[in-house]
Amino acid sequence: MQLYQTQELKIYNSLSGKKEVFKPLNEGHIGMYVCGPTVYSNVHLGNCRTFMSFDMIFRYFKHLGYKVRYVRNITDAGHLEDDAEDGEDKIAKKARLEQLEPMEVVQRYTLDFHNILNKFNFLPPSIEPTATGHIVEQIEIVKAILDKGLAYVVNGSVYFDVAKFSETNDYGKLSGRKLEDMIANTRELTAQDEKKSPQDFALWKKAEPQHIMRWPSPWGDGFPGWHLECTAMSTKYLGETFDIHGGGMDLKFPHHECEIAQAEAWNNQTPVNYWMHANMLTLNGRKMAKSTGNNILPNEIFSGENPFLSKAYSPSVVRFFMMQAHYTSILDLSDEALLASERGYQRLMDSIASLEQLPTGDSSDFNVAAWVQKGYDAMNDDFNTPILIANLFEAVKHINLIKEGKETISAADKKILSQAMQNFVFDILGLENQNSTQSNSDKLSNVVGLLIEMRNEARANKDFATSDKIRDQLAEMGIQLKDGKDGTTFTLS
RNA sequence: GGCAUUGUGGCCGAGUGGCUAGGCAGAGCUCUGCAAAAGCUUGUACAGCGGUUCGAAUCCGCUCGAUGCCUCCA
Repeated sequence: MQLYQTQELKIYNSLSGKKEVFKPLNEGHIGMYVCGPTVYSNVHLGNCRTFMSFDMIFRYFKHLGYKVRYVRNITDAGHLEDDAEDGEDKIAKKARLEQLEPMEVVQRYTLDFHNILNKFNFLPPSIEPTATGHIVEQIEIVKAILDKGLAYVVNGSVYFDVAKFSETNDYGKLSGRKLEDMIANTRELTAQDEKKSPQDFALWKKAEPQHIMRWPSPWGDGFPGWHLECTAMSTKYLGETFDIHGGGMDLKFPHHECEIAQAEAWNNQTPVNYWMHANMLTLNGRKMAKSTGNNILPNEIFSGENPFLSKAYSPSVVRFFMMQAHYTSILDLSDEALLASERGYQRLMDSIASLEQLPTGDSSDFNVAAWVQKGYDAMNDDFNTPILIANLFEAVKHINLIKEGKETISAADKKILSQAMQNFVFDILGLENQNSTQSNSDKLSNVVGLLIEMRNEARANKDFATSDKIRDQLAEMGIQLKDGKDGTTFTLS
């Protein structure tokens, strides 16, 4: 008996705009695809929030007993910087600027991405495919769509014919846009355009001679269009129709809309049952974006080296902060909000730490079974982690009362409570009970600094019994004091 | 300009047609040598204006504001 058989999960489906009861295509199995990062610069905190939301979702599915194939791609082919005639590949541009091979850039930022995600305690996806590893598959899709007459070749590039597609399919159903409105509101294009219509999008782009990233194709040397890789990789690993496709809200249009169009044109069936969009992390009320410079890098938050922050925050505190907001809500990052989260996180962790030594009694003043189900109810309601956390604090209150002898808990309930805390806090939310090593070593320096000061005061008062006691006992603990001309320092042995 | 989302107490952030989360901060009390921690008590918030309703912060309309997308973007 798996948990998913008793817990009814509802998911907000962007396609219908409603919460729907989740039913996978194959019972007990879930196929989930999430659009990953373009690896041309360091992953920023906003990127992390989206991936963290899906990490939490992945964790909950696994906890419920589902077998999940979670595919999250790495976009390493690069895409057009702008629509101008000298359109240059993002990755190629960065490579030129840094005098690196494009694949060197890809490698550097892929490593950075993985490194940061590890610090945040992410579970690795089942498959992490790259766009450049699936050029052949993408070319095959372009061919198939051309054969159906839903794309056209112009000067070595292939474009998807949105108008033609709209005759038989609903282009715009995900983002709530109407093609006629889009045509009516088309911006003036300054550059000459090969496309029949501004709504059309590239399936394959011709590579100019100076373009470094290029592959041979039936239409000449070029590179795949931005939207195509996800269709190629999701179909290859999850099938023509699969359960869940996720990504950031900003990808809803045009990226995901185009993915739907391509896949429907290619396979005559809708590719995804549940579309999920994680909302943006803002900084000072504005979207974090690499392009505008309004962003914080994860390492800046771990070190506190950012003008917006008063101090360093551990990855787990940041994770807790993010989990306190629902994944579909915009979340604004501020130092004040992080401080509040840090205090709350610490209270939660202190309570969990005291759980082991909690005295047990004959009965429980606290309905543990009902409390556990409330936690599941929160998660089952479209992964409502803020409600789950509120419920966790309900338990914190009881744990503290039991600790003070004002309430009792039975041994059996204590075991259930302990296991549920483990499940909710560590397995599902993905938090870790660790103060950052940085802040611990800071605390240690402060503590030893205080002792050094006291010892100096004692020495000044010729109270050598005290001063020697401080020195010798610290030495026993492996902390060696060193008196020098400029004061006392210490080393750890 | 178009499409979408959104507007909750000092701050962050849930939620529901009537029983009004949670965290942080604040106030009072208990405990304590003093603190801290912990516990208890406390805050009648839902942008504005209309409408529907016995009743709306929750539904509808309008106004104002914010954000995202419409060009690469998590």
